[in-house]
Amino acid sequence: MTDSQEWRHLFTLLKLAEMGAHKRTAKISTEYLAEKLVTSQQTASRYLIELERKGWIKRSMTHDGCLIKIDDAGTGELQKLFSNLRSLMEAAYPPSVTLEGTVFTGLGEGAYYIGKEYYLKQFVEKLGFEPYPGTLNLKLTSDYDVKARAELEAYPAVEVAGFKNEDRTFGLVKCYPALIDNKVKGALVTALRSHYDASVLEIIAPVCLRRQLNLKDGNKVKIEILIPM
Amino acid sequence: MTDSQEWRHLFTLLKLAEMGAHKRTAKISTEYLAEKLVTSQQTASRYLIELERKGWIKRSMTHDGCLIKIDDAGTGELQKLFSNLRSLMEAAYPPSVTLEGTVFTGLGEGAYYIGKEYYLKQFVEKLGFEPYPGTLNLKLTSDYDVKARAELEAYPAVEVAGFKNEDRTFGLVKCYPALIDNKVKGALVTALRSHYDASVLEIIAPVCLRRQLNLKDGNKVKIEILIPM
DNA sequence: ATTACTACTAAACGAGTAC
DNA sequence: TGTACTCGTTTAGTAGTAA
Repeated sequence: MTDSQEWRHLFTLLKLAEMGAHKRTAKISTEYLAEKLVTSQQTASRYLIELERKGWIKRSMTHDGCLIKIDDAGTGELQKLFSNLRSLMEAAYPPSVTLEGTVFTGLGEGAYYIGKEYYLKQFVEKLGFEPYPGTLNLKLTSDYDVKARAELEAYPAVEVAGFKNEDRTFGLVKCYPALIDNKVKGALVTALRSHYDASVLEIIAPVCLRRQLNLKDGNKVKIEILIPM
Repeated sequence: MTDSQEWRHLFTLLKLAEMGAHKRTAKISTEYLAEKLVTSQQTASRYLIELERKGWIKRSMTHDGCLIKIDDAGTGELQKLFSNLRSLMEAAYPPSVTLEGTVFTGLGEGAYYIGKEYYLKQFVEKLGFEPYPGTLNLKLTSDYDVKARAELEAYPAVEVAGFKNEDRTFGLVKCYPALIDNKVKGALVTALRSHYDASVLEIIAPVCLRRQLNLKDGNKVKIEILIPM
């Protein structure tokens, strides 16, 4: 993760790029750079030394200034920032939505539904994992979470088709891949039938979440829903 | 110009955007933000206060965390950074090339050429100004400047077509719009005929540069050539 | 002209803590 | 839980200056 040191370096790199140092070797004095950075000549000098140490730029000194070229590593950093910004700015949806809920024990019907062969096959295909036979039930506590959950309906989801057997019809299931407690990959599944209201989440994962995360009724759990672009 | 204060704010904004706060109101605790910024909870709190003061974000406090939405001003800043980066990363050429040379008195032939009606009309049309009838001659001093000048040949230029009159032929003139001494807009014109070698620049501008910039022979002048994308 | 060191000043940070 | 204040500590920034 980018720390505060890196920010300054990244911005210095950006200014150097604005002076053309990413396309060609440019003659840039510390005084001139300082002006662009709104800082002192000494600070600009220090930044350049730091950037050189990091391998982000190459320098060669001449009698009247130094020649600077942004190195591949530096260009890579700028590219990374650019890609990051692009995906943020061009995306229609936020990259993720985090919900928080309290663990409670359900009626065990989740297990019944997700165990159905036709659903199961699709979970493996579309989510990339075979769910542990049981759902983790979470009760949303705050207004914020209920609202945020409602917003999700408008976001793209992984759709698991419904089916019909001799007895009855099984509906479409919308899944939202998610990171549970910042640790386990799983998915939020829309209530298979509306046993629960809008303030309840059902989570599936390749493992037993209660065991894996050592959860008991009443514990709070964070669900970070990752929205595809 | 972005100062060091703004860098941190811009990066904080970026992190908030990564949490979806540019698309929706997101619940983000100062503790969580601090983690993403690799800093302390107190610092994250301070940043949020500063961002709010700037009008870059809107906040509303709840009993368990605060709801954050990046405001239009904030989104605008991110957009600005993004556009800036995009034009840098996607451009084939550096945005500008700065040359430095020493003023000297030429043979006065520049005035003769640029005064030609056919050229003059094109200067006005293509450069957007009627040049003062005379060129400022600059002698490039360092190796770097001579090399940089040579690179220019490969970059896009404003082309002023040549012509023929009863006496002789007047060749094509390549012009590079430029900022002279960070103050006056003008253009570098390729030696109309090669009186001078590669280490000489001829500059035109809507005003008399010698007078406007109070230049005398031997003075050093900076020419920032602005390369179109 | 430059760059960049040393020594000092200013600012940012974060521990403790109140709310 | 949360946020954000005070205040001592750490870090970044700059003036002066040598090379």
